[in-house]
Amino acid sequence: MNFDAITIRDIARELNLSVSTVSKALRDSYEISEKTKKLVLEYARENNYRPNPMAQSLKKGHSKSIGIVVSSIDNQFFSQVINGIESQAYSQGYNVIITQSHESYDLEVQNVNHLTQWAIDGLLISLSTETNNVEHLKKLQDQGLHIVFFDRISNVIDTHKVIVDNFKGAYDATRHLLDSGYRHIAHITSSATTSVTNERLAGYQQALSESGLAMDENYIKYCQQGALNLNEIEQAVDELLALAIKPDAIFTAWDRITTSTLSTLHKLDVKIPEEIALIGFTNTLLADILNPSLSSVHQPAFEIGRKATEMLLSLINSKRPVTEFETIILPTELLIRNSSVKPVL
Amino acid sequence: MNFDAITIRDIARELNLSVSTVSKALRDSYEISEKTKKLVLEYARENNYRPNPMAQSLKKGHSKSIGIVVSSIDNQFFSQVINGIESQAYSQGYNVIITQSHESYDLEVQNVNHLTQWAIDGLLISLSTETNNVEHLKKLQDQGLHIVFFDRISNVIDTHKVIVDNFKGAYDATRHLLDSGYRHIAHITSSATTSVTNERLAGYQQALSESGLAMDENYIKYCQQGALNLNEIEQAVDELLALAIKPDAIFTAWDRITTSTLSTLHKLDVKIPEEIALIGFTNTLLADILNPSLSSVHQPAFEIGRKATEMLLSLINSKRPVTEFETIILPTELLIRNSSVKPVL
DNA sequence: ATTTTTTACGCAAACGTTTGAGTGGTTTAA
DNA sequence: TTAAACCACTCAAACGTTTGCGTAAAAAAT
Repeated sequence: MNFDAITIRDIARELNLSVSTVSKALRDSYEISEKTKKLVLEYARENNYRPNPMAQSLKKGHSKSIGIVVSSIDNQFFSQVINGIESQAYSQGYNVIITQSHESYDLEVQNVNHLTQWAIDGLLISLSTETNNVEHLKKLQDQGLHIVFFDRISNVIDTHKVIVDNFKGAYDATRHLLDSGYRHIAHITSSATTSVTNERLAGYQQALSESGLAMDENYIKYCQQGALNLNEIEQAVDELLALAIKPDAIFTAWDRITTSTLSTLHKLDVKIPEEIALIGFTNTLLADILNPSLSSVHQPAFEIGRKATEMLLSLINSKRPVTEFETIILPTELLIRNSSVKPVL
Repeated sequence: MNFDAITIRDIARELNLSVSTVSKALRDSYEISEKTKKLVLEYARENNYRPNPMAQSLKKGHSKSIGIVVSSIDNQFFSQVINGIESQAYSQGYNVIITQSHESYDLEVQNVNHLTQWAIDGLLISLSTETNNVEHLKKLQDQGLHIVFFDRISNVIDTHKVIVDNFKGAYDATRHLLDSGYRHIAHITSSATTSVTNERLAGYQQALSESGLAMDENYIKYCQQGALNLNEIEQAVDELLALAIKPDAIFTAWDRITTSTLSTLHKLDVKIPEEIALIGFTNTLLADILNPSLSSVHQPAFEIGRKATEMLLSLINSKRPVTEFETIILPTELLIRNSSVKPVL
């Protein structure tokens, strides 16, 4: 309930005005005299009147709030993105509703439905790994919902998108490993249905082939559940270690996969980087103090969130239907630490 | 906007019934015949009618949603708590709205106000470090808002609370350091206005005095902004290292302070645990793979969230006003890793 | 002095629900 | 056979706003 019980009706009664006069005074309508406006405003302030957002949304059909769907807030990348979203949204008077899909398609659908019912004015979403069908979003977009994708985007939906240069990020990381003398570079990534996975895979592949190395499918592990399931990562690492020619380096494509791989290597007592080097996408603030310090491809997460929100709000506030959409590609940053530097012999 | 445009009115028109009949049929009222109910339900399902939550909330005065205020979701402890909250809330048909105070009193007040305007049925809150006045919450409670505190609680508000045994957690950690032979144990904590700080401080102190050691205020550093400000931690560590008798161990009281301290010690090239041992409260999943692996006091974060939500929902669903409140104290877990084991000479 | 315009406000419908009170028609009891 | 009971449904007000339209009174124009 709204506990600050005073309504526009109370004000009207108290001031001997009609409800509509009060409403219009509050909204600074030209129909109302300055004197009355002053009177109403003052009374409202003194009794700290707050308009009921439910009633307003119901009436106006929009809510000044935007919905967010991410796989998990328990992930530095996404929580940083969310901070970027919040900063931009709040500055324009919008509030945000955060939901988690936990990498589940069903939960994603459920969250999106829930959000639209709560009359969000726009949606910011990074798809779950499980999602390979975006009909639920397409339908909503057709009905007029503004959507902006970030991170894990869909190619079949035409709208604004904010991503990083996944190809280059992956290329740089792989290049770095190659330049450091590693030759058997494995790749642990997530579901092949995800945009991010493919772009990073391509960057990895390009770096390899530029060095005249063929890509070996045995060296690539797809962990469908990605962040969720540690067992999956453990199995992937086990399989890699069981290969005839063990990899001498691993490039991991996702935040959670990177740290989980490090964990797993620890458990197996694999020396890093002596036995196996490691570099991966991650935004963890702890990269410097991991053992060993973790080389990483870092994404400008806050900026992603900020930018995506800026674009979403521009869609929402646009007078005329927008048909020209833009995909913003932000640069990643290669942060070389100890986990990928070949030990001096 | 609600994009699934069909309303109860549409159903009524289509089925030649009155709006109220449809509404009652949907809510399975005894006033409606089975035949009509079936008819309505079927039509509603086929055209996937979803009630407009705004309208429902407006009418019923409650929203089936609960608000959360934490300092930052970018903190494993809180994101784990939130997962616990979600699991319990969803299972009972409630949804959650997450907000961050970023350790700011003003933001906390703003978030709480915002949430209540959105007709939340209850509030789950962990106070910001800056907060030393809970009038804003007291007032809301008096007006009928159900509040459950967790983690950082207020003693002046009488309601359900869920915390861990902070005293024992701190005591255990300090005891462990003492048992390991450390004698000059420093303590880095947050604002002294916070419940958690004082309880942990007391545990630390108790362990020291049981070992016949006096507490030395020089060894205790209060970082007002706690998690927020890395500089503050760096300064605290600098000051500790500048003491005539340098500490040989540090016990850190908060999640973010713990990892920040480790970071700082790294930067200063302090060997852990050789020069200084470290143990602290933290729920990071990366404790095992930090350098060195980080001894920690671990909190059952998921369970805290689950339990707090359970209590909040019981308040919300209680027929009669509740006057007997309970404080649940969950145990912490001491996880000893390498950062606190005295190296064998 | 009359008409026109402007000003400042009120009325009432609408947003999508819920719910108590009312109402014909059928069944049951006397 | 009539009154009482019940059934299945409709009416209309309400939740707190917003907004197009209507309208007295005052001001301006003729």
